[in-house]
Amino acid sequence: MSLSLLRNTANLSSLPFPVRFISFTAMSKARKIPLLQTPGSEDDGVAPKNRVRKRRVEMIAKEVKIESPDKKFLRHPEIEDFASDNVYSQSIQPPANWESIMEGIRSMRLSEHAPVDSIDPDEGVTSLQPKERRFAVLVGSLLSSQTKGHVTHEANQRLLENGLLSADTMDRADEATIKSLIYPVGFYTRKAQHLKQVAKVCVSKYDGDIPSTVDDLLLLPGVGPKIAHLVMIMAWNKVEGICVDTHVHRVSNRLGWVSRPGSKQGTRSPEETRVSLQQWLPREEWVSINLLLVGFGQTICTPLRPRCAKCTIREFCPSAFKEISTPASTSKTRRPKKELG
DNA sequence: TTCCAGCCAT
DNA sequence: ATGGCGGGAA
Repeated sequence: MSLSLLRNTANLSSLPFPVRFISFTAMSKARKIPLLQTPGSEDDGVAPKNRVRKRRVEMIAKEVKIESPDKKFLRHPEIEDFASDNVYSQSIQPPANWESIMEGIRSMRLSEHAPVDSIDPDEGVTSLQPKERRFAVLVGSLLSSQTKGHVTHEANQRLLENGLLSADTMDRADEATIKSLIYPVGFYTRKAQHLKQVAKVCVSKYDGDIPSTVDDLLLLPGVGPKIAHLVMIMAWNKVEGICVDTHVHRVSNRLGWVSRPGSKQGTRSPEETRVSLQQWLPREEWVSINLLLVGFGQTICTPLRPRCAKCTIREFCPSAFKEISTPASTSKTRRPKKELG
């Protein structure tokens, strides 16, 4: 995955892999299954799941309703490949000039290299069998958060060299071994624990494969919304939602592209941003927007001191040259003194 | 020294 | 809602 994703974002056929679309209705159906199971049962190897996760799943289920205003789709749970039908974009008006803004960001991205551009989640694992490749993608995604691309890649290579890049072997591996192999990725202690637990679930419940729905991925320890959507795209070639990380969250808010339901306030979490974005952004852009905004957020629209002077879309940006406190960077220690005009 | 990222736990 | 995690950059 590289700049090729940036160049032709309007055309899915230009993506390096086939992309299938799944209806949200189908998602909501699949979503209910884990909820109906006895909470806390440990037969599946998943640790007694706490209410936080359940609440999250329920929240997402509620969001789906918002995204499915057209009732007729509720009767067609298996609809796929409706990329050209922007049925979910009808209720929410897209922000003004969003296409020009995207094009402007794309130009800036092509003229300046961003750290994210050197990351290739598939690197080194393309030769694996499908099942192992998917597991490797999941592991790589788990390792990648808060970690530089090359560090992640080297850690993944060490796991590969030691034959641990499959659910079966990872399940049997010593946790301390995993920990030493993935060092120094961020939070390696916890990630080693998570990897063992994830492998166990994959073996016991998915025959060594990885979960194939967002919901089931979310049930894995260490897997949140960002990683779940990333894995759906990279491992399963399915686009069920936008992969929203802190950069997408921050930039979307600065541009005024997202808001809390029934309000003009910005969103306060990446999950809110994801839902808000999905309500108007055409699905053709759901994959490409991540790479686009992450790189933009790394190089120009930075968390601290955004380089508005260098930004070619500042005339469209309601936050240009304002020392605003974005949702992503807001904290008790940094409050804007006063919104000075 | 402070801030940061994605998830988890309090 | 907020702090912790492990380390690197601002």
